[in-house]
Amino acid sequence: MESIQVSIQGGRSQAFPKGISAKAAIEKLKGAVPPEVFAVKANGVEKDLLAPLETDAALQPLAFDSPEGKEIYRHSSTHIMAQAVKECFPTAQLTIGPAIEEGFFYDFSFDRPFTPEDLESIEKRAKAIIASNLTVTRLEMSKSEAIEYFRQRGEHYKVELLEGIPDDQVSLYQQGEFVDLCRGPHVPSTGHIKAFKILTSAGAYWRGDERNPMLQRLYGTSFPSEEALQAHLDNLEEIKRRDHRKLGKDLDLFSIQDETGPGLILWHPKGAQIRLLIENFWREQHLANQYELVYSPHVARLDLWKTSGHVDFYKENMFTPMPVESSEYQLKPMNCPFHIMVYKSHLRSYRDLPIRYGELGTVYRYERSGVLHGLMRVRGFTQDDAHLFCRPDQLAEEVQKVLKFTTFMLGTFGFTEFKMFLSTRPEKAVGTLEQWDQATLALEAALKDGGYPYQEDPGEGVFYGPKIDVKIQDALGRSWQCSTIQIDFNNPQRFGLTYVGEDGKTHQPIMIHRALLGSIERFFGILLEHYGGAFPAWLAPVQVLVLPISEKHQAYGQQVEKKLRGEGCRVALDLRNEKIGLKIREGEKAKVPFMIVVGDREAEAEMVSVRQRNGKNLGTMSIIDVVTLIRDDMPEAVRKGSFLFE
RNA sequence: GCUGGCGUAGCUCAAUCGGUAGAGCAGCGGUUUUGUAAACCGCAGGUCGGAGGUUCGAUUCCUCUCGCCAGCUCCA
Repeated sequence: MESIQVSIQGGRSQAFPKGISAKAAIEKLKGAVPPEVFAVKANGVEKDLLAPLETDAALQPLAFDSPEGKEIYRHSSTHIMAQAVKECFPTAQLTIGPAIEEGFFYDFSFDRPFTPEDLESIEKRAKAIIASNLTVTRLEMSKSEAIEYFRQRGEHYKVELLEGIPDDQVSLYQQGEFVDLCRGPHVPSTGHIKAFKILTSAGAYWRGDERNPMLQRLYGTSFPSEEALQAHLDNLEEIKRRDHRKLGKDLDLFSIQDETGPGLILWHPKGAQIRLLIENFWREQHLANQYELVYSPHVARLDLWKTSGHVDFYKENMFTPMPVESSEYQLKPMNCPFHIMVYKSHLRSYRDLPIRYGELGTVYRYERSGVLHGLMRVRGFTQDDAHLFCRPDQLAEEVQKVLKFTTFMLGTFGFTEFKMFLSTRPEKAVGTLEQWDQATLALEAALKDGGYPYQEDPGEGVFYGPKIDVKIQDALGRSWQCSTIQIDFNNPQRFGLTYVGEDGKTHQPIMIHRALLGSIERFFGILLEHYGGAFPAWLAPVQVLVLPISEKHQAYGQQVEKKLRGEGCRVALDLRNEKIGLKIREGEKAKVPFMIVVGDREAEAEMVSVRQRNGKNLGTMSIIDVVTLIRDDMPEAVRKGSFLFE
């Protein structure tokens, strides 16, 4: 019999008869398969434990702790859910059911939405399937056999899927009576799923296309232990608690009201104070880094948007134009044309470049009603926008500076984990291939020179040029896209932008669109959730709350308040006739970083007692000590006022 | 935009199987003069999201509409 060489994770290899299962090989090599292992990678390819090995193989056992293992685990879980649904509701048809980031879903074609009671019975059934520890077996058959098989079972979506598969041979997985078309691999038996939960149901379109029938999607998740599942559920609760819409209301930061219109934000005084601090810091930094700040109007002639191409390429996101006298005006969806017009306002020399125009520019975009979401997705928002006009030889350096600026800005706000994405030429694109190559290379060079790890997103660029997107990770590990750096060779051409070169001839500048925070609204929402409303002192709308113990101490409290205010602190004074316990409770709920209690002892010594947010008593100190306390809490760049990072 | 759920006082939530609604907190008035997460008493507060319909009578049932939530799709 032919033999093959098999090893585990770089260990010594041993000869086995060809066709031995991965499981048997591991048992021979290591004595037993560890209980947490449910699949393997053989020469980098994921396989079932029982898969026969046909060639020499380096095995890597897979458990839940690896990304591949997690996916297999969740994928097997969704099969169990599908089996439970078929058993509870035999008329439901199977469609697709993949693993996702935190769990899995399965879409069913069913004549009505699943109710919460349905979910309960499905979950119960799924748990019974797990308890009975059904063996999961792989079946292979020809495509035509499989089509016939599913047609007989009335699984029309599976038939449609099969018809789209190019291979002649397909695999199916069976557990008990349940069979599903699936590439695999899977756990060897249903009992490997230790903790299983169905979370929600929702509608979803077949193949994600809104013209297709609506399916019923069930979301669920699974973990190797009840504790891990509970931790995940706790995390979901925490996310709910930190929801910026809830915190925004609780802390009285902003509101969105029916009468005003959906997707339009009203910034209340405290929210506005935080926004002002963000904006002030932003402006300071931009001036320090040789940006020039401009302002532009909120509407412009429709013709401007025709020139820019927005009428052709962006119409579905624009508000309807309004007639004004004999022409039409358009509420602005972008800031770029205005900055371009500033550039165009006079002749430019190669010596003037790069030119960097920055603006906190408010734009209005028509978003379909179903996509609006608190501050994260709105119809009117302020971009921290800038447009850089540069020569081709300056492109890479400018991009790199922007990248540095980005990580510096986001870092100051407390975000230190970044993921960068390089998006390349989409199918629908303007510009020559040379231009795309040159620009993409410049972006790549900037990423590499800066030592930023990145992923490529092929075909995800904007129609006018490639881009780099930066995603940040918040305190709960979720990622958010804020920054974007886009190269544009379309607009300089459309608007006929030029500069006079060293050679005396006219040349076309390259334009970079960039936003560091993305939109102030979204960034504010992310910050709010990141800190759970407990902003660091430099951003807190009220930094210190002065709490006199009784009426007797009001005068001293007022003195303390005045002095702190004089030192530039944002301070509030609670003169209400209430007990100190209540005032502290309310200060805590408002998440004020420092509270000062003043009574007889403090008034006499001309000192203050300081209590930090969340109860830590910092003891008695002088008023100036409090000022230092707040100042020490600020990031270096904020304390310095301006910060040149070059 | 689509599917499903929801909309009751400033906030969080009850109740009415069709007979015009109630609590806590917040607010206001008073008592209390207070030492690190809720003192006590009282008062006031609602066209039950909006429009139309059915009915003797609608917050409740029906239709439409606006908005919110989850998801799909899209995105700063």
